[in-house]
Amino acid sequence: MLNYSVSEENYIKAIFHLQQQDGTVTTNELAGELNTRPASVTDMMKKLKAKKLVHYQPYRGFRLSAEGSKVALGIIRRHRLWEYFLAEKLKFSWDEVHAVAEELEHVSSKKLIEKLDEFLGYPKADPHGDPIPDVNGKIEHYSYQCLASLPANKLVVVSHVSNQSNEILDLLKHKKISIGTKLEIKRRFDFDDSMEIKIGRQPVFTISKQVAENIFVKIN
Amino acid sequence: MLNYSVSEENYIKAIFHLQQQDGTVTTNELAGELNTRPASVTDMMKKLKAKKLVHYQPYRGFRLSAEGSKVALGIIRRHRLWEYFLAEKLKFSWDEVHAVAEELEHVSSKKLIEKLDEFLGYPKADPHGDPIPDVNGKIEHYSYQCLASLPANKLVVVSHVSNQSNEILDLLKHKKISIGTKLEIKRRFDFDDSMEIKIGRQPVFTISKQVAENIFVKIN
DNA sequence: AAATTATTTTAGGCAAAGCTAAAATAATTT
DNA sequence: AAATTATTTTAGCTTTGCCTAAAATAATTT
Ligand SMILES: [Mn+2]
Ligand SMILES: [Mn+2]
Ligand SMILES: [Mn+2]
Ligand SMILES: [Mn+2]
Repeated sequence: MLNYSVSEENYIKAIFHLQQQDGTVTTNELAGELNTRPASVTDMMKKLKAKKLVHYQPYRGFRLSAEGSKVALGIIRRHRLWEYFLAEKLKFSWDEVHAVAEELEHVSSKKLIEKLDEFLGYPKADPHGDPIPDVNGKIEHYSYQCLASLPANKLVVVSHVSNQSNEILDLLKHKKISIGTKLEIKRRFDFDDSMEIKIGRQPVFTISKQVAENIFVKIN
Repeated sequence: MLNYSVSEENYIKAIFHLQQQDGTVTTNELAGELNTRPASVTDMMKKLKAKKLVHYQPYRGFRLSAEGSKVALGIIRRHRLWEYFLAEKLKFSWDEVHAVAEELEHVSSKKLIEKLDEFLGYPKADPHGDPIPDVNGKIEHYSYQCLASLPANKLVVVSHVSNQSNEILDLLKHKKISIGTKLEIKRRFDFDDSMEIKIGRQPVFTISKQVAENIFVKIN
């Protein structure tokens, strides 16, 4: 497998994430995502097309080729393994891991990543609950349910948080909710869709609709 | 403290190492060290001079400024901490750590390095026995003695190996010599300056002059 | 002290990755 | 169906870091 520049890798990864939603990605979308200019995106798409990493016809948008997806999954694997390392071993807080992993993901030693994976005990998910692709780029897609969509009297395990901002981290930290936390939905209020939640034997507390919409859970 | 490009950092670090011996570094020396062309070195020296990281007068060679040395020690700190991590935690062999650390050293998060240092237990030396600068760039200079220069009947501890090639690693691994190994010099032969060495209760074995010249030890 | 050789610098270019402004194309209104 | 607006691409320029070949300077021989 060839080696790609930091810039190429950042583009490839961004396309991968954007096309999860939309299927096909537009020039403006990608420029927005990467804080760059549409003209720069067009330049890079020509290059990635020449390298057969994207399918691209002028004005028609683009998506990763099979090869491009494989490359993307490699980058995502590195990113998430480093995030796990930073959180688990170096005790970085949840919102700090991403920026550093954004740099570490580009260190291109196959052996490094395999040894790191082994050292970490082959973790399945990063600190945000996102699954870590295996050596072959295979990724497990769990079907999580959004906490906001569940009725009262359910016992669930927090598995993923879709918003990764400082602000939600701050709130979740305060409420002592993190990946793996077991929650019990005690009540739902139709007025504002807020819910009352219990963790273990601790007193019940309330979370808003906005929070519940960002928490994804496995039902126990 | 400002941020420097990967290229700038590689130049700064190379100058630091070269000037340890010579005091002042020449264009050709640095080009040789970095596998680049003299013309490229001149270009970079102009830039580093403009940034006040080197003292440089055309045709007169160059050396790091105080600020340049501080930057260099920061890079060396990162490099050696990563080498320690790779060897100690990921079980990389001695000759593999350098290449990977050469990339990792450029990841520029202050917090990452301080947390890593803490996680590793504030190691004093990298796997090759080279001292790791502290947060302030302070580096301990031990006065090691070259094994080749010592008489018979000395008990010593291997502290540094000056040659970091695959070949010497292979030999030392086979002879079970590594940093921290306690050696006893049993005999020296004037004919070829080879020496007979004992490790613990294992049988005596011989090392050549060339090997002994690359091993540096503390006398016990 | 010249002449020769070695080293270093300058001049001029190239590729990667970004930018702005203008042109081309597509999508949406009227 | 035009006209207008939005999106995308092209053209042309910039910076960084590298290169080769030629010119300048320094060091060494003769
Ligand atoms: Mn990145
Ligand atoms: Mn993540
Ligand atoms: Mn390096
Ligand atoms: Mn080392």
